[in-house]
Amino acid sequence: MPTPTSSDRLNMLPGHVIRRLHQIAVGIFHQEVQELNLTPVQFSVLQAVACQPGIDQRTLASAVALDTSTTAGVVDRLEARGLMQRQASTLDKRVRQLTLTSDGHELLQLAEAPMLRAQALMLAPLSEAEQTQFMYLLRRLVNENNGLSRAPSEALR
Amino acid sequence: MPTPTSSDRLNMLPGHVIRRLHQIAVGIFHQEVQELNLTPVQFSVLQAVACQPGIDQRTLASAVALDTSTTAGVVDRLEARGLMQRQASTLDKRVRQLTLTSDGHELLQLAEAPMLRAQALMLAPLSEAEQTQFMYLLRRLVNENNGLSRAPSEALR
DNA sequence: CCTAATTAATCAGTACACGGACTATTAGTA
DNA sequence: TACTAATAGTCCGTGTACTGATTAATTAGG
Repeated sequence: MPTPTSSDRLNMLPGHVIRRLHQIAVGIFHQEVQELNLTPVQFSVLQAVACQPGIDQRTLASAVALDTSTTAGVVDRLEARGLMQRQASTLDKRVRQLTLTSDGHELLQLAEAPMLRAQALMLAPLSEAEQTQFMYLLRRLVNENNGLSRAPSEALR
Repeated sequence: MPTPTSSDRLNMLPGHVIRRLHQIAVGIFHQEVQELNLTPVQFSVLQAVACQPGIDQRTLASAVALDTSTTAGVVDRLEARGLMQRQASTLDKRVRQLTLTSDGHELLQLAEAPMLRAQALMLAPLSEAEQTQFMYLLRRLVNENNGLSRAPSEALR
């Protein structure tokens, strides 16, 4: 019986394996969506703003489960690329309302198909029944541990 | 029937939910290990070097599944804190061999218990049978998608 | 109505996480 | 033995991801 290597030991730890899977998920996303030059988080933000035009950054942050400062950075980059706009709200001068430009809408639409391919690839090693089971357990872990995250997601009203 | 919110839509995507779980895992780790001022990745690196003293950075990188440049940064910080040492190999002057200092060994030992508590907390929402099932599916996804990661882990000899 | 608490956003600082370029060294080959 | 290919490590640039502090605007309490 061989002695366990450091890798063996790390593979017993949920945290380590979860980090690995996240890493892989990002890699697959980039592989499928690369020509559009979009990251997974940028896609999520575009999607969320498309769903709720005029959304403020704080609400956006909790919708995609990001810190507000991280969100600011993501929005900066999307705005610099002309995919998104910040407009000062007239009702509350603290708030900057977000909308997609036509370029943003177009890119989001182009990204849809490769993004879905990436999602399918991530789970491809499992049978259909296993995929369902995995997603069920995954969602339960996220929902029931939500409060322990440093950027908890709030259910949107 | 209510229209799906952007959150609902994101929660259907494996990549998004995996990112959330990773986020939560890091949060729980910090919560349990905070007084030792160690990140999950720093713990993994300490652990791996403790298992294989004299390991070079390249082998270390693949053991913990990190990019070599990321590994360099992590080692920099651990070295600066006096937990770890780089020594130029006499056989191959390109190689820097890594070992833990006594402080490093001590901290690693202190981290063991809170780290295990963190791992248990992450899976706590699931029953024991479900935890086993989840870890099984998780490991299969990681192993069978390993090549698609941007920092694939190699089995150590 | 004015002060105090709250809130939206930003900024600085730290730490992963990657690709790509570069240097120094080693190993393989003609 | 020169020349070339491969390798270990570093550095630069970009992009998450968080904490904690700060600023400006709004709301709530007295």
